[in-house]
Amino acid sequence: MSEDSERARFPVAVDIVALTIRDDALRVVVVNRRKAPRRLALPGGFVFARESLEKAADRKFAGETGLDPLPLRQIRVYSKPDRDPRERVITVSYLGIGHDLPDPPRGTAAGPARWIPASGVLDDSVPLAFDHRDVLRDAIAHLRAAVEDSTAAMDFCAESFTIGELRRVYELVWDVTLDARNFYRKIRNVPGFIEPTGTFRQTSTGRPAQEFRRGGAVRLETPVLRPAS
Amino acid sequence: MSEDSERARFPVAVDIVALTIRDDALRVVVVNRRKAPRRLALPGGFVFARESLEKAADRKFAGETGLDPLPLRQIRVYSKPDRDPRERVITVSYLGIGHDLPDPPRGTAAGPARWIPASGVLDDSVPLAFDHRDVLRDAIAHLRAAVEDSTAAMDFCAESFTIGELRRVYELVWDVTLDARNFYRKIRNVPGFIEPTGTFRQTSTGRPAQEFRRGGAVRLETPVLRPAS
DNA sequence: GCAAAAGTGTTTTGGATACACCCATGA
DNA sequence: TCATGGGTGTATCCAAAACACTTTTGC
Repeated sequence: MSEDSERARFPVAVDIVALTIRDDALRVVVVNRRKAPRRLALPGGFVFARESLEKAADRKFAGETGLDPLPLRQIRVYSKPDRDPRERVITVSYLGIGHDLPDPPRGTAAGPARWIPASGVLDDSVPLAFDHRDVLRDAIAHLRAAVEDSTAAMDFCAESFTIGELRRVYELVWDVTLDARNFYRKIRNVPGFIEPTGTFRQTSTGRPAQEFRRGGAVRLETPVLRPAS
Repeated sequence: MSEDSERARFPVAVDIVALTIRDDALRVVVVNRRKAPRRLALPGGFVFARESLEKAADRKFAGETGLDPLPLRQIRVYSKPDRDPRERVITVSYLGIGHDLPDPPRGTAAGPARWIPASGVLDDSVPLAFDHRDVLRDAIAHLRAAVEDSTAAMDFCAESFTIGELRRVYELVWDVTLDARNFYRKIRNVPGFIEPTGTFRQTSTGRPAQEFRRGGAVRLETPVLRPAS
């Protein structure tokens, strides 16, 4: 039997889990599908013949949300033959993280995109199309592990941020409360994680906070450990 | 523009990184390709129209190595348009782990399969076809992280094993040496990781070792931490 | 007896935790 | 003055690391 004899070709799609923190909540961008199933869905769509999956993800994210491009990282593949009832589709999910991203402009291809709390999707109070709830769940599980030993949490922050802001990121991603004082020291002692800008900023009330920017590290020598509980 | 207008279809393939420990080395199974490029390669091949990727991976692994089926877990997607010079292929990699797997039988479809040390591939002294060195590297990176907080290391062990054998798995996967005495206590204190069978076994010289089997845990509450160094 | 692996006991150390306390600001 | 978040000091706890030591086997 030739290597090619039973080879099949499949439509390949990308789904984008774009996360941000707005109004003190972890939010995901969703679009209103105008075709059946007429539900909220993650942005995504089919890959063109001559583009990479990353390109397709960038294109779909821009086209369906109207937002500026976001660095995307691959999460996993969904390939169950019946996951899209209309036709077999193989989908690769991508995760993007941004700092306090703005409301998507109206009038884009898939209808207005919106930032909705991730918690509402995870607890099923806001149903999404297809298996997009699972896709979001897997992406967030990936994120929860990633912030332990990478600088991913800072992707939620502005270029310049305070340690209190960074702490809030960890609290929202892990859904825990952290001791502010111990977090402060812990973070400052992770080699290469953050470096002070030398400036200070008034966050709300209280003493002005020192501002920091990303350090050189990408991988954290000393992981930031999520509480056991 | 319709959603379907530029939709393309792609050949989708699976590559299998099957690992075992033999002769005190971490080894990966490779096959001799009989078509160009005539190199050693990971087992793998194209997905059929009506089978899942997992099924395709099982089929290819069995067909090309002649070995018994192995539980496979998905690692990642390789989709660079030029990664196969002949044609664009989207490949999903799978990782399988087995205990001291036997030499593959001869005369299978892709020529004899062999277990070769993973180190030789990683340091480029044994070149593989396509980007299979990267695929192996990524799978091993995944494994190194996985053994920290999952029971994946025990997949390299027989149903019944000694703590010394399990320690050797960690040493080979991480390429470190561990203190046997501290490892012993550490492992015995991870809740649900292992449980004693009540039997003893003579491993080589020295005092007979207690035998253990898998405990109920899948996820380790207390991770087994890789040394910093 | 000797080497080698299994298993136990004990000390030290470094990081996580808990929390008292001071600092600097807005209201 | 008070509330609030920023930041420091410090005692406690616990697990990892280091290592001395005993046990049980093969040679």
